[in-house]
Amino acid sequence: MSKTSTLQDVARVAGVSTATVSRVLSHPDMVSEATRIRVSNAVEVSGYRVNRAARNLRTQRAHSVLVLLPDLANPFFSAILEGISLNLSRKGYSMLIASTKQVHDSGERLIDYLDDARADGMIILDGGLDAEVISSLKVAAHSTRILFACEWVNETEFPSVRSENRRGTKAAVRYLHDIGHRKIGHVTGPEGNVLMQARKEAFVQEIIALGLEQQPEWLIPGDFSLAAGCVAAKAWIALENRPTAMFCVSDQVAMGFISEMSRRNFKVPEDVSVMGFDDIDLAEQFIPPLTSIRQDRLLLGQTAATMLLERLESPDDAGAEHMAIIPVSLIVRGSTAAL
Amino acid sequence: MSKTSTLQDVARVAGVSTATVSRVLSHPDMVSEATRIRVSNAVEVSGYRVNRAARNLRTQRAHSVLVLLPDLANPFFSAILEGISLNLSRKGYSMLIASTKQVHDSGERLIDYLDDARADGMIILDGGLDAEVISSLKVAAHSTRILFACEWVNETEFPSVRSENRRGTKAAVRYLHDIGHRKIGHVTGPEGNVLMQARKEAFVQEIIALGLEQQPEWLIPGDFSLAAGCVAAKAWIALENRPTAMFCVSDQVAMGFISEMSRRNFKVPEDVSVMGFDDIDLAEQFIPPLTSIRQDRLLLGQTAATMLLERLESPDDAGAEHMAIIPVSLIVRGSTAAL
DNA sequence: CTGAAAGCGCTTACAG
DNA sequence: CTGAAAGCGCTTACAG
Repeated sequence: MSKTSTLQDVARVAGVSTATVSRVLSHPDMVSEATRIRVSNAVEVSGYRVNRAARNLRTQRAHSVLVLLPDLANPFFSAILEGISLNLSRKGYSMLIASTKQVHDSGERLIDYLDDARADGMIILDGGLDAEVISSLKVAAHSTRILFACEWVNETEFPSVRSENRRGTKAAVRYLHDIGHRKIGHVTGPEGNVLMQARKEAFVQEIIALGLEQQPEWLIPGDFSLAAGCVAAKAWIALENRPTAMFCVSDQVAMGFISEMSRRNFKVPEDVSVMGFDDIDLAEQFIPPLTSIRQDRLLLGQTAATMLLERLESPDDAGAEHMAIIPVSLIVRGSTAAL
Repeated sequence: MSKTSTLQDVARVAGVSTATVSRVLSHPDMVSEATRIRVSNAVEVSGYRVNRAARNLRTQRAHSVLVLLPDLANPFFSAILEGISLNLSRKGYSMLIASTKQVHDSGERLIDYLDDARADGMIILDGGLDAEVISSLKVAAHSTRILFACEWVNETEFPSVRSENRRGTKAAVRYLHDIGHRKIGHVTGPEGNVLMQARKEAFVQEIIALGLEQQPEWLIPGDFSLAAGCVAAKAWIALENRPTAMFCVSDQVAMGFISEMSRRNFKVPEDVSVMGFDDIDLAEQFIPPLTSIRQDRLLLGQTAATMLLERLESPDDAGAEHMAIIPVSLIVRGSTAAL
């Protein structure tokens, strides 16, 4: 028991060649039933486990996928990871995790994960990679091995999976309009982020489409953090002409916003309706419960994994999906009220 | 550029044997300076990257560690993962992630990660594993390859890293006592969980040590979820003789508790002081900001990674640390008030 | 200090 | 249907 048995050991026990044992394990239909049974028993009694390093070397596949996060400590990603992991493990793949920050700080290069055969492909959840890093990923040999999920990179050909950011944003604005709001503001995300960009554009388009009042100072700059929400709340308070409803680029921002409002003795939704985007777990439990646009993060993760594996397994399939869009839905709760 | 170059290629360019190239990469001091420089240049120009599968097969090491979570979607673990990943990558190890639920559902066996050479060791963040799984992990060959972090398993010899659960709990009770509370309740965690057990015991001990009133119904059963906090709040409301302060087993529970109180028009901390445990990111932004016991999750993760690698690299070192305890600290915020 | 050679444990054409 | 043999790309005693 001190050492795992090898194919050799199993072959000896079963009285066949290692080739046959390997076939029983990987291509059972190539083997006669009698042999299959005998070998299976031998595998059983010897407690044989395939050695992945050997298989990987021989097959030239790592049987694992790297997931790159901007920041491991961000809880937004956990459900996405769950979805990715689920569909990877169904196909016998392992999930490696790294964060952009750490890869960068350690002086590693992202592309090394592919080049040194640690991973067959990667799912990138960070749209904010350096142009330099992006271009290193563009090398032809890698183009089918990389997929962006949730975020993406403009002006590149990488396939991606994302939520309906625009439709969700427009649904948010329309909902606020429908319940009577005519002065609607927006706390935006970090400058240059593709999500913030998509949502901001869709926001402005819908405001125009509905013929609502526009004020430059109603677009309050922020990022995706709680702190940004607090700062935005102070900005709202300082306004002469205040919006009656604020659409925040994320739930975290909305929570920060509401939190600061409460500290300053303003009431949500009485003094201002506030809504977020994402519908993170805590949104429902927040005080007041947060109206939000729900992203199906589990499905997004599952879709990303499945798409990447399909591309890895048939790299030449020109018909492979290049983009998947995951539906979002409006979740109405207590942080917004009719005017 | 279509194919990564191998040691062979580099050796040809540098005019040396593959053995020498390998030495320059792994044991540079075994090689003359002239050769080292020549080989390094060859490595450079050929863009050589070591093939991990080959190295792993040859060295009989996976150079990766599996981190097992109870549930990928639980944000509590993200900072711990960050710490683990940080110290693993510093030593050239990759981090694999799996969740107990998925491993179980997929019919995989946890031990396979070790047996099939996918990982050299594992860090387990789930103290609630089946007895059957635990015993499969106890096989002598694996005892130095497994480490529990955050949670642990009673009556086993596995090394572990954990926070000061008892000291933190006692500090919480003492603080509530110091600001004037004499009737203190506790929302406990899931039955059988080691953390909930440790905290509950310490809670009762400190209540006794301070000579405070004890009522069985002031120990309100829960788990670690928001929902449990809501249920506990209803239980508190239903009490004839209500505690003036509640110590909750986690921040999530405390937030659920406060959330439900607010819905029922009770005020925190005016009607009851509430505190949590963990000090998750959101604690500070909650309304009211949550008094809590801070766990240093980053340090906990880093310590876990470092301890495991030490044990992996010197399996016979009887003097290796078997347990590490990470300090906690009391963070006072607005959800508790003097009586 | 350096090289020739063996071998880690698999998988897969190839031949029978 | 099955086996002998080559080889994936490394590392490391061993010999010089």
